[in-house]
Amino acid sequence: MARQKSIENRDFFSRVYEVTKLIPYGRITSYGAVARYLGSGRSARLVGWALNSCHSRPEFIPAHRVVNRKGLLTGKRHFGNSTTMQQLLENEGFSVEDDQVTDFDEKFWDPLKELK
DNA sequence: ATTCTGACAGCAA
DNA sequence: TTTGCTGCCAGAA
Repeated sequence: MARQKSIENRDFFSRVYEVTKLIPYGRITSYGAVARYLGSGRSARLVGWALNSCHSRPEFIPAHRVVNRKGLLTGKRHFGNSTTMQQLLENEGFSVEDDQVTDFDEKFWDPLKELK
């Protein structure tokens, strides 16, 4: 029997990557939302920690579409330059101001609702 | 094996 | 109101 039914079988890190990759272009989500989708709503830190290892992944992880609850680009410093993340977001149509996505509430993408 | 950290989130003062 | 502390889970040293 194929055990690879869904991301639930994968490791926590892989799950984060899977969900992150599922984020549509032009959309954005928060660490907490992803954490809740994974089952542990309070493990938002793990999401960030997992994305920290996304650099070790051969695939591209749109980690720039994942920001904190306030829409703040808390992880921009992990993109090499502090402006890379903002540039990527603006390139997708987001309005970033002072390291914060002003359209966060408008373009918020909740995996719980979209992927339920 | 134990301890600390970490791209968050929620609650308390 | 803002600021700070704790809790959460998993990986790395």
